[in-house]
Amino acid sequence: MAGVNKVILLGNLGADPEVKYLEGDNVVANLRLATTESYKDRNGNKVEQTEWHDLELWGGQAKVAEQYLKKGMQIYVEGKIKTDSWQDDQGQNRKRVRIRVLSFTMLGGRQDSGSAPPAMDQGAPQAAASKPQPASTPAPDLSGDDDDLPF
Amino acid sequence: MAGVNKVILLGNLGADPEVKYLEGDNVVANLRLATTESYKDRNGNKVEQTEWHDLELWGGQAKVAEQYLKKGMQIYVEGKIKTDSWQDDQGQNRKRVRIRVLSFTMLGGRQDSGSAPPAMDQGAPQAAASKPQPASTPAPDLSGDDDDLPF
Amino acid sequence: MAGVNKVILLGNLGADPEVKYLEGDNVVANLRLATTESYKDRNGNKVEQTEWHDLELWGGQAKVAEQYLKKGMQIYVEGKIKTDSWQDDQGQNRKRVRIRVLSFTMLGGRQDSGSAPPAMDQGAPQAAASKPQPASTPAPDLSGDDDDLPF
Amino acid sequence: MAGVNKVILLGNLGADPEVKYLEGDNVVANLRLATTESYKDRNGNKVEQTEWHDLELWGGQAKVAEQYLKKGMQIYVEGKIKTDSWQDDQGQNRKRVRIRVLSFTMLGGRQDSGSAPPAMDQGAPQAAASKPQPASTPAPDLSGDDDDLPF
DNA sequence: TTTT
DNA sequence: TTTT
Repeated sequence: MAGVNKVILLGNLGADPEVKYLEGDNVVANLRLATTESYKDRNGNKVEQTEWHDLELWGGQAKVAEQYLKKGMQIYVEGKIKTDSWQDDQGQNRKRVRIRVLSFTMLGGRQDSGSAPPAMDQGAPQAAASKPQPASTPAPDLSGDDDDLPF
Repeated sequence: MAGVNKVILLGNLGADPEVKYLEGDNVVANLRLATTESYKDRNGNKVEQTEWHDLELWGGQAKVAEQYLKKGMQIYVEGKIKTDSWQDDQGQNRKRVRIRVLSFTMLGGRQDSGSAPPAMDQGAPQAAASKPQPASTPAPDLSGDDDDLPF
Repeated sequence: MAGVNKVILLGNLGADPEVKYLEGDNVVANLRLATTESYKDRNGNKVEQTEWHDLELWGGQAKVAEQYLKKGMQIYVEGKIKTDSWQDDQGQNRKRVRIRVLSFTMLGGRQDSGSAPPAMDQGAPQAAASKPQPASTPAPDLSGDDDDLPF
Repeated sequence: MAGVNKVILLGNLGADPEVKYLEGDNVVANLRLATTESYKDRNGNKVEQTEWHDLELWGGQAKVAEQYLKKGMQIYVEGKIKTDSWQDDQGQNRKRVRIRVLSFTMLGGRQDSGSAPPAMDQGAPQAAASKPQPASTPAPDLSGDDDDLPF
């Protein structure tokens, strides 16, 4: 009943988005996001530790990602953990964990640009999942087909 | 631009919800929520500290709150900080901070009940703001008028 | 640089904690946590979806978990995503995702009890990772060995 | 008991930090942070809404803020809501809400620079409250006096 | 004004 | 008072 499954990430993209257009007008984008933390070990040496996350975006969000996100960019992400399970060739149970992105925001102003798309000023920097909540994570002009999400 | 303003609270209600039905079929519920933390001070004495939060819910959520939430209950809340500003009688600038609730969940199973409403088992315990995101914070059978929110 | 990797979960334990005492006075507890969301599909039928999470707690937290957490209990958890990678027998790259718990709180008052430990009233319900931040996630009387965490 | 009071903000600083050195070697920094959301109203017009937050940082964090944060910078913040209450001259109850910052991160790479301090690459961009949790929100070389916080 |  |  009534659980909470929430992930908040802030990091840098390890590659450009991989976007697939599926049957039924669906779109999915996959991203690799690195979150790095650094701390001092007991000897006072600085240690960096990077965690890589597999992100999955659907519908209109996937399209925004395809259009604006690039390798190296810093983004803020909210989503939830999703585990896919299957059996591999040897009949072994396998699973794979992904972050299903519910909203994301590009950070840092002009860290990439060059050809800063005017469309970005019209809402693209912040994208929210289907049926945007008017007052919280408003989405741009996206008429995503998110209702068709196969989750 | 593209900011994040997110609040996560888990605590107990200090009173029953106060609900107002407004013109235009709008409903608002106000809640008082206590979040308590306890720690040991430098003398090893346990100290409890309670913070009181003013919560505000609109539309279908307000109705769910009115129906199910009671003084003493423990709830989990997601929302955002909202500040109202005005001038008082002396022309002084005043402001008041509220948490605009975007979703909440009742916790702890049967901590109140007595007449545990069957509806509760059918989705009421978790309520989300207007236009529920299908895969994240699904709302019950609420046809809220959240589009009319005057925020 | 300077990333964020944060997980917030609220759900029920699928089993009692599995606790291992390691060399060097270290303790680790593993938990299975279910977060369930329910929504209506496009036909209006209610669908429930449960995600299972592997939680990992270390040191004093593991001990608190061992002592107080039981199958079925509802808990709130904050932590971060951690991926372990290794090669399996066939030389295949494998990985496994866990949630490294940084703090947790037991919910719901007396939903289990039976032999409600008096100690629970003295701080155990809320446990934080090593070196508790005095004002935020205060831990009980735990002198955990968290400094020895092999992360 | 055992509550959660958590705030996550991502926005831009409206001014340079205001830092005060107090007796007993304490330091406090106050920041004004703007979080902006934009959405389309029912007529399809884009609306921007900015919320201003009063942030409060103590000890080593305040010093990091003083040294590195500047008006206009984009930062990510975690903290908690704190309300101060008092009586004003007319004997009226007044209160003021602040965000007590527990950790923050500077965003966006080189949005200020000019004299990008080398120290920034050595840990300053991410600062955590007293007694840093080794694996989660590691702090720089700060030996803050956070134990003396009057919270 | 809640809860433990 | 920030940012886009």
